[in-house]
Amino acid sequence: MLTDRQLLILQVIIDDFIRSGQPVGSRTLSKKHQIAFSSATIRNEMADLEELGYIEKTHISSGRVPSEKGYRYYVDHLLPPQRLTRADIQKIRSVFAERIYELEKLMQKSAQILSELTNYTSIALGPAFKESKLKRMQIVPLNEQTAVAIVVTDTGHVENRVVTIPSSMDAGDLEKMVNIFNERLNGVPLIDLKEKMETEVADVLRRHIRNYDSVLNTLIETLDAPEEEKVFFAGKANMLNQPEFSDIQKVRPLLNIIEQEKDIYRLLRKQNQKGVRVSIGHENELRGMENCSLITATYSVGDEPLGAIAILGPTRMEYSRVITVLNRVASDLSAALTKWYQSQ
Amino acid sequence: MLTDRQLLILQVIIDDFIRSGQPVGSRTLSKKHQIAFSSATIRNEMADLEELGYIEKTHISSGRVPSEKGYRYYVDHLLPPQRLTRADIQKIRSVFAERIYELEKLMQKSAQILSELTNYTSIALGPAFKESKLKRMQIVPLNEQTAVAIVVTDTGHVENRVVTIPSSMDAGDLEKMVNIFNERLNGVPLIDLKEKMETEVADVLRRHIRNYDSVLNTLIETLDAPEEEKVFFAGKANMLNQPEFSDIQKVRPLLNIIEQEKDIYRLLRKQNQKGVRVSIGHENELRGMENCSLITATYSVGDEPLGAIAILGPTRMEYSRVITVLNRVASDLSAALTKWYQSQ
DNA sequence: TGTTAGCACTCGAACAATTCGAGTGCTAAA
DNA sequence: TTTAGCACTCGAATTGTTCGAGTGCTAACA
Repeated sequence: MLTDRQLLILQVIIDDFIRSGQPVGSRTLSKKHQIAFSSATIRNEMADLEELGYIEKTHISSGRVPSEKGYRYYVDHLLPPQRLTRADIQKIRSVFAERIYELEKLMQKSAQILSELTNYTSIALGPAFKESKLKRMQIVPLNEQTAVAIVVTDTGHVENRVVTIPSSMDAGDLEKMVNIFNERLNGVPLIDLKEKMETEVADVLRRHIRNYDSVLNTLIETLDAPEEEKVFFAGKANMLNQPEFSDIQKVRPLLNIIEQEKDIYRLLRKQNQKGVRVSIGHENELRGMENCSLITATYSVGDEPLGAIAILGPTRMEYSRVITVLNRVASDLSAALTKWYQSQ
Repeated sequence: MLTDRQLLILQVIIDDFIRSGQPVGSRTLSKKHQIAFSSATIRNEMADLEELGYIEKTHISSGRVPSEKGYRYYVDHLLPPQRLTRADIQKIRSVFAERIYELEKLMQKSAQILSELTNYTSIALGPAFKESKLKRMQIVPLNEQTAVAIVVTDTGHVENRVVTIPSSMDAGDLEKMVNIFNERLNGVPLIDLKEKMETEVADVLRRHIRNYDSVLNTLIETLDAPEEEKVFFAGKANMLNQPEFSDIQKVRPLLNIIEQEKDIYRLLRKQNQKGVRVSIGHENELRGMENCSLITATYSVGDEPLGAIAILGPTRMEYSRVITVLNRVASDLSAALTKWYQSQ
């Protein structure tokens, strides 16, 4: 177990390193006003902290740098309290003050404010598409063979897909089919859509429409695999501001991950326990993120976490500020969404 | 006017520099098999070329590097012929071989193949939204105050927007209104939609529906300013592979432009004369692109250019190959789209 | 008159040597 | 237990040196 003095030293080392990016030496440390003992004492303590794995040297006679274990301890136990300025709070609030029309715009704006307030790269994940319920389905024929199938959810989200129509089916049939869908499937969560279509609707269709099955199958297929929901990024280029990424070789894998979007998407989608979570360095599973920390927070409507927002930065990240900002945005976002869903 | 020998030397210098990225000296040049004279002669010629502004020195005793004027001349008059390999042609063809369902996927794939074949950053702009015609309009009420307005175009593109509904209007009115729209506005180009709505439809609406005007205005407004069409990027991180951008300071403004998307969008939208266009270095208006060249090509349906595809790279770009690839992709894309539009 | 060989000169890149400062660990005294 | 002092280490910055690839210029040559 660490002594109080060791904790103090660890905290000051990490705080200083986060601020400066430079290895912290015993003399620098002893000059801090929070620290009352000599550099020699500090050296002894630092030697112990190093042996315990909380800090490291970059080379034999260098100052100390936090290890991942050190950051982990810091994040779990030593975070200095942080308050947002009035201006920050105001900025965040203004994002959510306007009337919401489109969920996607809102998520984009959330990402923007996050990267603006932190100077890191931010990511926002929209509410899982499958959570929402069917409000209306519509099929608009384009020509003899193709039509656009449109699904409107109760959240106002519109999903559409071009589908092929068998030649044996005419416009009348199509209309009948859509009517049956809308009668029977209103309010069904999209996630259950496939099942309901196969069980409840198939029978009715069979009675009214010839050749219903090939279209039905196409529809079921396309609707069951909705486009991956969108991930919204902001401040991608902020990554380049970090001195630890001043070397192109080190940014490239990172930018590749970010450009891909898919991996990040999956990573965030997994995040569904409430609250803030911090992944430091190698705790991240994705290769290329060894020098990064990812901080995620979920937002919810009522009690149910719907999606996540996140900040990606170097392991030497301003954890305290980021977590505070993230919490604030998440809770404002949750509030805005809750209000919005209630009005639906 | 340049002599034949000067042209030859200029071409060889640029070819070599594009390949190697290193300043080209007289001795290196004299060893090339295309060149039959001594390094001293070449030095004299190079001095002339430099005086004329086609090449530059990086420092007083260095080899020569093409100037923007040099690149311009090269692109206009000296491009070495370039043929695509069978494999390349095959790759391009395979992108357009599949049945097209969604325009956006197609554009995304076009961008991908471009960046894959060139190792530069590529950009694809979808057909201008306003070109297409109204196929069907639909309004789906979400609750008392809001509804989703959906517009389907003849190209299968779906545009949607959440709109507010005045409380005095009920579901029946809404339906009537939509019916009137669909009767009267079918086939109207979206660009004319606003006008037609105000002239042709307003009268009819007035006779049938109370309070039609506030909704109508909202609709007109939202539909008249459709979301900016999407720009598709691919290979953003390829920028980092270029040695001229190995310095973070030089990439940052560039990545910022790319991240913004808006400026690039405008730039490409302006491009509506047929064929390939090359902008070299300072010919680009955007700040941050001084070290870049942008090569754009338009694709068309029938005779009308609809959109553009482009490659963004360093001024030291493989112009010949890029232009060839771009031409090929543009023409295959045009063919695919033409076929597709005809089937609509 | 155009071409080329030769030569002195320039400059950047690469490398080694040097210095400087911030850091360390250890020891002995307070 | 703390701290002053000291020898030692190492990276970063600075300086000097060498090397090679380049240039421009001049004079001789075809």
